[in-house]
Amino acid sequence: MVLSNAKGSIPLYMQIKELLVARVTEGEWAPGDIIPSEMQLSRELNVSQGTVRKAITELVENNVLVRRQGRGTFVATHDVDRALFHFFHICNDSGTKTLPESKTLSCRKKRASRQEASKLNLSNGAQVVYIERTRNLDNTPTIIETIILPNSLFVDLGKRQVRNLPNTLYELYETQFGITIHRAEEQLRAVAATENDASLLSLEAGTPLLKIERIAYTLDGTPVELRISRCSTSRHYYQNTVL
Amino acid sequence: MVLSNAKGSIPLYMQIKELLVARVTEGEWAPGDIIPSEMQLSRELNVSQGTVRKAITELVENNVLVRRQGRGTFVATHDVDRALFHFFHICNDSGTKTLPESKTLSCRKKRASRQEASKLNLSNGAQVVYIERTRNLDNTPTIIETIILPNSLFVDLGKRQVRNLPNTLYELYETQFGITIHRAEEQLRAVAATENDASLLSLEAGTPLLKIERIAYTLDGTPVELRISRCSTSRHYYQNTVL
DNA sequence: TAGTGGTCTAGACCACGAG
DNA sequence: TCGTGGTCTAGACCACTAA
Repeated sequence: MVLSNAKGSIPLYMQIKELLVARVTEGEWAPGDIIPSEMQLSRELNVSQGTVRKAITELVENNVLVRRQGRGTFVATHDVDRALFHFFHICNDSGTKTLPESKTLSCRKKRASRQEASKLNLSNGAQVVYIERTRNLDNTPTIIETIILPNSLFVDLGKRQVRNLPNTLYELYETQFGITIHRAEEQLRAVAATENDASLLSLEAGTPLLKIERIAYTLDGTPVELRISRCSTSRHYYQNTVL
Repeated sequence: MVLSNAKGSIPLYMQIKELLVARVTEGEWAPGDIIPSEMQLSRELNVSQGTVRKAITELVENNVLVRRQGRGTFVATHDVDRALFHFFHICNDSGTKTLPESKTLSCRKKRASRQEASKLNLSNGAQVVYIERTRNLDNTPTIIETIILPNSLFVDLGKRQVRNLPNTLYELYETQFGITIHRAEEQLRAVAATENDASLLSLEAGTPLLKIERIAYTLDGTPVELRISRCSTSRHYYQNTVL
């Protein structure tokens, strides 16, 4: 990678952003790693510290890097805080948010349906890992989740931990499979509980449930997880802040 | 306002942010107005241009200001784009988002219920403007909306435009009442359609609807609008991006 | 052409964390 | 005490807009 500061070229700090992102996505720097200091990078790239700083600042805003004063700059990780504040949106009626306990019902391989394959950008009939679980909030089963993962990226996930999955899956993806979730798109709908939903959540069939269909992407834009949640909203709600 | 750069004090650029925000909230600069150039501000405040720049940059990220290269920096306004990209989340199944047409059913004064008053931070029994409307997407009624506004802030809203409200209300609030919505908190639940909902949306009572309860705030954190929407999600969904 | 924001540099000093 | 990021300055030149 050569930086160019010619007249019509892309600004240096953007080129540096690309370069830093590349080093993260290609695994040269893994989540939790410290990256070189701003001075080291500026010397290496022959730019001023301020230019490196601007690039890093934007990557911090994108949740790619984390700065710690006095220590250095690190590649962001999926800790519990990030799960709770960015990737989990269900509150109870008093407004408190806690990570639910999860109970895995099944975890097996199957062939992706047409829709699943298209949403995950897989070829028709590709193998996927198919996980079903329920999640408890305030000690009552509140969410039923179906998680679909490309088997090619999550080899042997099924074999290794059939019913012993942690409940912060993104941490698992990161540490065990080197896959970092960076962004997700969610589609929310109201649906009626099926008989099966009803028995799992101990409520009546036909009860309105909040259905959340999430597609999660890595930093380079590859879809890597399809997750469908059905939530009882009798004592909880989905919280979203609009800016 | 005096800026201080003493040892333990708050960074200059943050003090400048506060100062600029104050000038906006107090109406010295109104939405759409151009603010003084970075150089003018830096001279006025006896700081370098870079420090003013940093303050402005963060306010641009907060959607308070807008920069236009070669022209200047402006106070952000509620145009259609902002309504669509920030404050409206309903897509149709093919993923396209358009502002719905609205039909106002009623617009009257009443006393706030206990809950309404508490959510809008009003005293018990305060007067509110109460608006009911339906909104069409793709030419079919899809959303039923109830909007509750403190009468003290929106005096004579009822009288002036009973059934002639524009469908981008936030623009109206801004231009007619000097109230700029800056942030909103939404709570989403799945509920069953009432008989009334059902007849307005031409579907069956009991059909699951997505209920969105939004409280909208001004820049200084005052809640100024409570809006409850019930949406049919048979051909539409609520879209949210998770970062 | 004048004035604005956008990029980039070089260097100063402060605040924090670790050894 | 040293190295890190955090703040602040001063000044250069570029890109864009409007008159």
